[in-house]
Amino acid sequence: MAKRSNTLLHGTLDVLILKALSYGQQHGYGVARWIEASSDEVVQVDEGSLYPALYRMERRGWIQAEWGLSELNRKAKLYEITREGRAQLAAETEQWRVFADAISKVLLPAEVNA
Amino acid sequence: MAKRSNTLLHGTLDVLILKALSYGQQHGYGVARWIEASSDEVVQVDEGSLYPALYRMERRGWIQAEWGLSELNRKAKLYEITREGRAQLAAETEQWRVFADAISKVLLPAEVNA
DNA sequence: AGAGATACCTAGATTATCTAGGTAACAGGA
DNA sequence: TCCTGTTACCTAGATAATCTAGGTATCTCT
Repeated sequence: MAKRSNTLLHGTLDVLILKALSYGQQHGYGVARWIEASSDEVVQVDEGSLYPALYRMERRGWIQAEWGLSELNRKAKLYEITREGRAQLAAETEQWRVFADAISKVLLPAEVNA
Repeated sequence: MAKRSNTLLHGTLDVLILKALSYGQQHGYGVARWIEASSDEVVQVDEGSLYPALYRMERRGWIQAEWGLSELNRKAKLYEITREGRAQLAAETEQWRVFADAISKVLLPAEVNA
């Protein structure tokens, strides 16, 4: 039933959600599907992580929600990114870049990049 | 007093410790300094994270410890990586590669690599 | 004597994530 | 009609890593 997730999110869910919403309004379920598809299914978004994350981010003012309809005309809570959310996205993206470069430098020292 | 760490570890501490020890026996304090230096100080290793991590990993059989002396002739607990630890290092390094590639693909779609 | 570095340790809080459920509406096939 | 699968949302509670914020002891250098 539950799909085995061999890949952990460890701290990247927020920035992934912000990225998804940066392309336009979307509901939670759609955000999850987008993240999975964009990462070639490497990242699996558990709904028990997703919805708490959306609340967290709304509380922080990064996203805002309104009830509406999905593309399939089902009831859905539509989220959009706020100005603060875009700033947060930019900051976290840069942090990711720095962090990922640092970890890769330590772990993969042979491949020092081109 | 405490250095503000703008960079979170989120899940990478274990593999960084294993990598440090893959170059030879080392004590905890030295492992921390090595990780910080190798990452150009981007990764800051908090001692409140470090020592619990070392216990965890010893309990799991990835590393083993013995009391000895540091290079400066101070009492130190010297760790070395085990066979299981090397296997774990290989596995986690590969996982990191897959994960980092996936996240980067989502966040930095313009820079699709060369 | 005092400061700073080395080296270790721990309790408790915080936080995100995961587990493991649940509801409801709709579509399509048998 | 029933049943399954999909869409879409939600939550309580457990887990686990990390962080906060202390502590000890020894050694060196000024």
